[in-house]
Amino acid sequence: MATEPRRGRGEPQSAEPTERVGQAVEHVGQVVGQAQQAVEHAVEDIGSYIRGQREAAQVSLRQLARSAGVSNPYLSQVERGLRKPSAEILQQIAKGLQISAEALYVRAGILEERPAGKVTDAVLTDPTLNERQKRVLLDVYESFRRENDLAGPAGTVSAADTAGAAGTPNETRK
Amino acid sequence: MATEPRRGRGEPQSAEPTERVGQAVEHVGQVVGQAQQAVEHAVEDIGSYIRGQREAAQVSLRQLARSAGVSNPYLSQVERGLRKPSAEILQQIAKGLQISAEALYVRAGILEERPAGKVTDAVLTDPTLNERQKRVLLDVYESFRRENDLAGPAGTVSAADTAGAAGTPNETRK
DNA sequence: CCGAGGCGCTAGCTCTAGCAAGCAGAGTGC
DNA sequence: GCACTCTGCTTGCTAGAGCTAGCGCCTCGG
Repeated sequence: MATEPRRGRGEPQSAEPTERVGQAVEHVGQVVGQAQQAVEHAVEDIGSYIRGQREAAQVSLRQLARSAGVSNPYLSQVERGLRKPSAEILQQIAKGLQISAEALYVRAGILEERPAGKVTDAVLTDPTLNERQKRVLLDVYESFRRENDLAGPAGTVSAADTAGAAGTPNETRK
Repeated sequence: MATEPRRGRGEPQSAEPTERVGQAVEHVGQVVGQAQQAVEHAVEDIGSYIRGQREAAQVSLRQLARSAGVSNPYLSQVERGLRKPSAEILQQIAKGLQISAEALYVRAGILEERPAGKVTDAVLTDPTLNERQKRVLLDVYESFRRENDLAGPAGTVSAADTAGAAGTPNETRK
């Protein structure tokens, strides 16, 4: 058992013989690899990101695995893009890294990035609204923003604002 | 094969023999069941919610499965709480239902729900809105929430939802 | 009656996420 | 030298997510 060379760190050594054969395979691999690349790219993102955050925090893989409550081999596989973690695992890793889970979700493609930010985000996750109401609210919000884009800077709006304020509140209370 | 009674609708019948044996098992089951209940409760939420939304949209399970791009047996299992869907599947179901994925994530426990005040805060601090617009938005938001309080739980909302949608957009566009 | 199409569900299968057990290598202290 | 601790990784396994094939039931039209 002890005499059997385990491939734990044998990877750089075995890479040399692979390169000799690899030149023939490489031609075929390029065709297949291109299709796969697009898929793997997103997965690599989250793994690289996690490793980056871990290294920035100067935490070993085992330490993070422990504090996150996931197995260290699995975390290693996730970081190297060999596995695709579920949202639950991402949540745990985020907890271990002391970062927001949302940041990991975005990179994993689970969540869309929200350029609009807080208002949209708050409305979409509000449990007291139904779906139609959310859509209506966000439509109103967006139309207001468009209105402000046309009106220009806030200085110009204040005049129109005063006139509007006289009319709209009454209308609302009817 | 054709003579073999399939348990497609045999479930209510097989429930009777289970009750005879169930009395002895039930005592042990209570101890175990309590711990499990908290876990299953969250899972039931997402399934019931999806079914609720589907029924509100008056769409059959198969139709939703097709438009969501998931298998209909699996969607059935998800709705009945027998399976726990991944974020990717939830995303697809949300697309099929034409609702936000965030709403499903929140109910599945993937995303944290925002406290009610968060929408109010977000609107008030939004730099792209003027004061009049903020007030209007918050008025609409509050009226939606009052509407939902009167209507009761989300399952009942569909009737009130239809009526609300007819009234509110017109009012906004004046 | 039949067949066709729809409904929601059962059963069995495949694949992979996530784990435990263990490896080799590096560093430290005796 | 040894033993110990740490590191990141390999290997093999199991549970369950998600699928396909097909069931029984219902409605409709010929």
